Amino acid sequence: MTEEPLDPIALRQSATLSTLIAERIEGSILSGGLSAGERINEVVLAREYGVSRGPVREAARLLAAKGLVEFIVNKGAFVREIDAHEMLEIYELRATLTGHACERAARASAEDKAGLTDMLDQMDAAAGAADADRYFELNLAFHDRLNELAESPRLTEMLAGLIRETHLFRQVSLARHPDMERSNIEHRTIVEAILNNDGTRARRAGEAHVRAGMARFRTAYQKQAPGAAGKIG
Amino acid sequence: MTEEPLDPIALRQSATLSTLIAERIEGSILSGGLSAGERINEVVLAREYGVSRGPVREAARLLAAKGLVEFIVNKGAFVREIDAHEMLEIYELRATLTGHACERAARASAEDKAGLTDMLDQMDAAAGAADADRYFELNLAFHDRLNELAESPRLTEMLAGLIRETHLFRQVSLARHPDMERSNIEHRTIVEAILNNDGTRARRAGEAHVRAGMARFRTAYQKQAPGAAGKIG
DNA sequence: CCGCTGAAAACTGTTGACAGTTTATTGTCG
DNA sequence: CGACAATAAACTGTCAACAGTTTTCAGCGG
Repeated sequence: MTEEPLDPIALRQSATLSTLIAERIEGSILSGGLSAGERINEVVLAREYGVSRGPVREAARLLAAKGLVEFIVNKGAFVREIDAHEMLEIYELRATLTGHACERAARASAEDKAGLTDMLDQMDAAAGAADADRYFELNLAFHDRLNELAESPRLTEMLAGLIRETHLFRQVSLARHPDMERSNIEHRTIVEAILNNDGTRARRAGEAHVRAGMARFRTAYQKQAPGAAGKIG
Repeated sequence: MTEEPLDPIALRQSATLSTLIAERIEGSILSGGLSAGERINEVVLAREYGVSRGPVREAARLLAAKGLVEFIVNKGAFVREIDAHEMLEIYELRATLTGHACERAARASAEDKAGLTDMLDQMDAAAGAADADRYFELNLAFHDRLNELAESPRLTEMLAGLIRETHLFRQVSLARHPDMERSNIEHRTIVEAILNNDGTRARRAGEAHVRAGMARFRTAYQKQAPGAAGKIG
C-alpha cells in the first residue's frame, strides 16, 4: 500500500494524526492490504507512517469502535472477520434500513427527486454495455442519492457502517451483484414508488432490493460451501 | 461521581485501562455527572482515576466512535449534545429497528416466547400500583427479552446505541414514558402478534409502540418550547 | 525424530515529558 | 471605565522509554 510518511500539510488543517492514520488503516482493510484476521502491528505501522505508537493505538481504538478491528488484551488489535451467518444478519438490517430510507425519500420534494430517472437510464446503458465497473459506480451514486433524499444522516451512517462490515467477509466476491438488468429493474420499482409519493411501496421495494442481493449471496455461498448450508440462517 | 482509583484486580482479568475508563466516563455521561456540551479534561480525569493521560485519551476516542463525545482538534473531547430534530431522527430509526426486532421475535420458538405474557401481567401490576420505577425496570427487561428473541446481536447493539444517544438530549425528562397503562396496551399488541407468529403485525406493532413515544416527546417538546415548533421535523 | 523446557525476542499497555496551541489574565492606552 | 495587546497558564497532540506479557526458538531429553 501507500507507505510514504503522512503529509504534514493535510495534518495541520483539519484532522489529528490518529484520524488520518485511522483512515489509512481503514483503506488498507477495505482494499485488502490488511486481510481479515490479520494482526495490526503497532510498531510496523508506526514506522510505516512515520509516527509514534500513540496515534496508531488511538486509530486502532477508533476502528475497533467502528467494528472493523477487535482488541484482545496483551495481544493487540486484529482485523475483524465475519462469517456467512453475520453476513445474513447484516443483509437483513440493511434491508429494513434501506426500506426506511426509501420511505423517507418518498417524502422529498419533486425537484429533489428529479434526477432519479436519469440515473436509472444511465445504469441501463451501463448494463446494456456490460460495463460492470461503470454500473457499480452508478449504483453507488444512486444509493447515495437515495440517502440524501432520506435526509437522515444517522441512517446514512448506519447503512455505511453495515456495508463497510460487509468487506470483512473473506470471499467478498460472493457479495457482488452479478445481474445488472435485474438489479436495475428493482431500482425502477423503488423510483416509481418514490415519484408517486408512495412511502409504503417505496419501503417494500427498497427492502426487496436488498433482500434480493441477500438471496444471491445465500445461494452463491451454499453452492461453494455446501457443507455449511444448514449453519446459515 | 466515583473518584476512587481503579480496582487493579478487575483490570487484570478482562479489560484494559482504556476500556474500564471508557465505561466509567460513559457512566458519568449517562448519569449526568458529565453533562452535554461539557469538556472532557484529560488531566483531571487521569488524576481522578489514578492513571496517565494515554488511557483516558483512548477511552475518549472509543466514546467518540460510539457517538457520545466529539473531538475538536487542539481543543479536546466534548460530551456530545443532540437537539430535538436529532431526537426525532433517532426515534424514527428506533421505530423501524424495533419493528424489525419484533418481526424476528415472531419467528422464535413457542418455548422461548413463553415468558412474555407473564411480563405483561407484572407490568400491569406495576402500572396499577403507579410504581413508575418498577414499571421502568420491567419495561427494560421486556425489551431486552424481545431483543433476545430477535437473535440479532447487531440489531440489539444498534438499538442500544440509539437509546444511549437519547441521553445526550438536554431535557432527558421529556423522553420518559408517562402513561404506563397506554404503553402496556401497546406491549400486549406486540406480544399477541408474536405469539400468533404474525411477523408483519408484530413489526407494525413494534413500530407503532416507539412512534407513540415519539409523539409524546414531540408534543411535550412543543409545549415547553413553542418557538421551535416549526424547526423539528 | 518429536515433544518439552527455558531463555530471548517481540510486542502490547502504560507512563512521564516535550512541543505547540488555545484560553485566561494582566497591564496599558484611549 | 472599557477595549485591546502582550504575557502567562492550561491543555492537547505527540513522542520516547519502561514494565509486563506473549510468542518464538534453541537446546535438551526421550
